[in-house]
Amino acid sequence: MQAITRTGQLLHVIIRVIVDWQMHSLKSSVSVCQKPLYFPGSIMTQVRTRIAPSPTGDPHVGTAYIALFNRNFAKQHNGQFVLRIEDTDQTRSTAKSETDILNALKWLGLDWDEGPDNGGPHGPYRQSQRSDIYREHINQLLDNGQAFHCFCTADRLNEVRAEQMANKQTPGYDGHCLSLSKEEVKTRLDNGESSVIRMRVPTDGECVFNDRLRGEIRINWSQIDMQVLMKSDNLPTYHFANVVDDHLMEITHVIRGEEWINSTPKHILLYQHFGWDVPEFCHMPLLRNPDKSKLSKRKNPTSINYYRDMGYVPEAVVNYLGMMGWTMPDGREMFSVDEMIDHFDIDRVSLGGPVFDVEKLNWLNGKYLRERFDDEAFMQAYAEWAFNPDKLKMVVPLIKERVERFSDVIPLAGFFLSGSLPLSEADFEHKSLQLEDSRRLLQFALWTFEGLPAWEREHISGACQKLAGFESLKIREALFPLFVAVTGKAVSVSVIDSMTALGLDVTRARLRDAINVLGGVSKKEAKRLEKQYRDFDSFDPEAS
RNA sequence: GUCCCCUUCGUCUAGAGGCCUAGGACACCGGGUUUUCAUCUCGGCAACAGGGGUUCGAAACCCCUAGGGGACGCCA
Repeated sequence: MQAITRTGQLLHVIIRVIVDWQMHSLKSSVSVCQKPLYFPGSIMTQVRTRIAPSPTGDPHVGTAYIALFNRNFAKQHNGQFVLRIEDTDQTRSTAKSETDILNALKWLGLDWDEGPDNGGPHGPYRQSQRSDIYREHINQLLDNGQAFHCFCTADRLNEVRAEQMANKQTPGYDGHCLSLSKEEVKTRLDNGESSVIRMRVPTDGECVFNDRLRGEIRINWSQIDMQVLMKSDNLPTYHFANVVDDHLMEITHVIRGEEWINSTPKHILLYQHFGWDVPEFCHMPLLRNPDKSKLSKRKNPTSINYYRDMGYVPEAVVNYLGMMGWTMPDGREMFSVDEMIDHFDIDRVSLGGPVFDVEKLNWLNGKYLRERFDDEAFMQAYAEWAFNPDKLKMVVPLIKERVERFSDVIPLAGFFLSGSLPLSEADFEHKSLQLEDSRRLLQFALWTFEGLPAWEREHISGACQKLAGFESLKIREALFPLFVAVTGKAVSVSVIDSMTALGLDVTRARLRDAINVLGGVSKKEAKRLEKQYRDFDSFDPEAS
């Protein structure tokens, strides 16, 4: 009886296999029709990928993450990996940020074949230097009516949006300037009236495109806004510059964060307007905070420099990023970038948003230190980290006046070489400040520091003065919790100079640690504090 | 609010219809090694979001629901 059942089962299996096989070949023949123009590994087309960071802040681990996968994919197909600076936001882009990002990626070993520093045949690789190119291309779209001038004011647009939101409609441009005659546009332009250029978007139907990782994605054109392509400062927006540059730089595969899925139809439309081939899209999952929201510096250290300053080694950091959404086929967890490239398969990326888990990174970093560094290498790496001249230059003036022997240095300045400090509530006991006061001071300090225009001594000092003034405390009292949180002691070298030397990321991490030691801030309390903080924000220390 | 994406241990993940009584790693707990601790090592805890379908057979394919996330800027 059993034998019969088993034979039946076997028969089913065989039939199923044949049917599946036929289905499979059918499927692949269908998918060829919708397949993008570029076949990975094909001799015909050279694979080219890019990372396109915006130099508006600290080098973000998310940038490194996306860079890693782009670079892997290109290298694996003997293609090229390009770095392009997207600095079209003139108000936020800075040269320092650009340098920092380039250095951070290099530190991780993620170098590029073409970029602003090493050049290449498709330069310049900085969008701020490509204005003529965008001008030329936008004129094409204006000429054939696929783009139009818009003179609407920000106030009017805000009103329209508010109304649409209230009516539960998808907010978007209402087409107000679409009906302007050529003559009228010309007159207003000649009068020097401020304007932008928007793209025309179909009013109905849907945009169907293929994402390599997710398959077919359909988005109604009614969901797509008449995106601004050229701003009133005559610089392009991301959407426009990105498409023009990707085409001119012959990018074949656009591997980027999931946050771009909804704007992909705009990009595809632009490719079509220009009559260009559309690259293949791969939308990677977003790195997450422990609460699953998109990784943000408010909740988690996101700067690559933070990880460097905390004494992580680049091999471990990049290895860790490689295991976000991806695994080696054999399950190995420790691997170099080159090993990853050898076994890389972008189709094995898993799509759930990976939580950036510092604990596991710590374990991996420790494993590297133990297994990949012999005593000699460890000694050298540690010395380079701890006695980094740039860092030391800031620390020595602080401690020199206060030591009598070299043996005094570590007890006094050891906190410069530490990660988090071993603190307890007792460390925050103070004759006039309650623990609750300290907690509030630390939280306000944290928020103020985050809003500083730059991490420089005078700004930090100003913020502390303001904090003391707002709380009607002597500066000495207001700084007390900061001393404990940052240096580990109530009495130490200048805490303002110390924070300046430690950098915002490490300072932020210490303030957060201290707040947690003091019981943390509950959601309810955070709301209350935020309210108070608004008063603080508008507080003028000069006036009082 | 509208649209889009996603969903396997607390976390990172393996999984391509039968190799699944769901595997590995971090974290956690316990044993061994170690003068302590750490390392190392052995073991343990722990998951297919829910409901329908398709199938001889579903973690896997389809549908619905729920939950999470993202996007909706003259930011990128």
